[in-house]
Amino acid sequence: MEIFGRAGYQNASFAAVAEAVGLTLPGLLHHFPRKVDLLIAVLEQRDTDMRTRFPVIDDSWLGTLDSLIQVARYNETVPGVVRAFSLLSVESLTEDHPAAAWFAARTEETRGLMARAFRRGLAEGTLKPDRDPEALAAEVMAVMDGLQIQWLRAGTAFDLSGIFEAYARHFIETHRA
Amino acid sequence: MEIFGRAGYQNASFAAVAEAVGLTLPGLLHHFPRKVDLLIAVLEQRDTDMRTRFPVIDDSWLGTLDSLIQVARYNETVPGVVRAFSLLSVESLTEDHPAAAWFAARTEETRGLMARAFRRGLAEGTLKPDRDPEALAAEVMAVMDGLQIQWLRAGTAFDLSGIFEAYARHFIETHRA
DNA sequence: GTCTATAGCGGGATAGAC
DNA sequence: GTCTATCCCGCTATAGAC
Repeated sequence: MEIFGRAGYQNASFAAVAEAVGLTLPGLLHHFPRKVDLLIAVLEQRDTDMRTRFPVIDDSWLGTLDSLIQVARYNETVPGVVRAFSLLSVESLTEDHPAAAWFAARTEETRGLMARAFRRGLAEGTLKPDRDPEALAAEVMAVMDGLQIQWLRAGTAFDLSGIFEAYARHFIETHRA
Repeated sequence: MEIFGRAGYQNASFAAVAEAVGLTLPGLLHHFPRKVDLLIAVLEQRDTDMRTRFPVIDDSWLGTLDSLIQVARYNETVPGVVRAFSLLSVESLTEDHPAAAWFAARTEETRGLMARAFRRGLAEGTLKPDRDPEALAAEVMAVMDGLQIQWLRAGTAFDLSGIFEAYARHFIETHRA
């Protein structure tokens, strides 16, 4: 995670990872036969970790936004992980990237869950019916991803969770029915 | 631009660029002594192009948002360019990336201009004083960047300009004093 | 201004000993 | 399960002819 966070996947040296964990390159290759196997393992690791830390217990749109605020706060404490995921996520847009399908599915799933929460809000009458639920989900995800990138670039001076929370509160205020 | 858009910078082969323009590698190196010189040239090219296409004629925050809607519409017509810039922008977060300073300065400048427009709105009384101008600027940029990434991943099914426009209109409605 | 030829490096992966 | 030694590849860049 640390190495991928510094260099991305393609530019990261597998040998550097081996050295970082106190192994030689063939030593690490014993556990991960190919470099791409390590990539997949890293992605799954973070995924499992996040699902454990932030299980979906509340599928209301208000609860979802509240969870995202918590996620933003947590992410501020693990810049290396955020860096790795932002890097890998965008890098997966390159041709024939081994994690392209993984990120496509992951994005789709997250957007789908959020859109469902917004649709439920519409059905329950808690959400104003002036915007498309899918578009709202895409917007919220975009804000989170985009702010993270700016935060990674600007450093600690950038108040990631503060800005996201202000956005989320305004979102709730102005979309609540 | 096309090659960088497919592979990013580090993973792109300079020789592939040479072949794409009908030259051998040393032939291209005659015009761009090092690979990084080509990168800088590509960045400057796009920058000049955008400044020509969308000159800052109106520094009101309403005019700025309107310009951004136009930018989103234009970007939809040049996916390869958007891909290249999204890729290079995030790739520049890696350690010792040659374009790190360029993107940092560029981001800073854009956010500064937008923040200034919002501050002017506050002074003129056209913008509600409930949010920090810098945070609003960061938010708008995040939406644009984040939506572009989702659009690049999802393909033509994703209505980039439509979603951004809906966001911008809601933004105007709910922030106008 | 473009080429052929080549240097020189670092990358991922394999063979096989221990 | 970890190592040394090695292979082979693709990459950027240089040298020097034309």
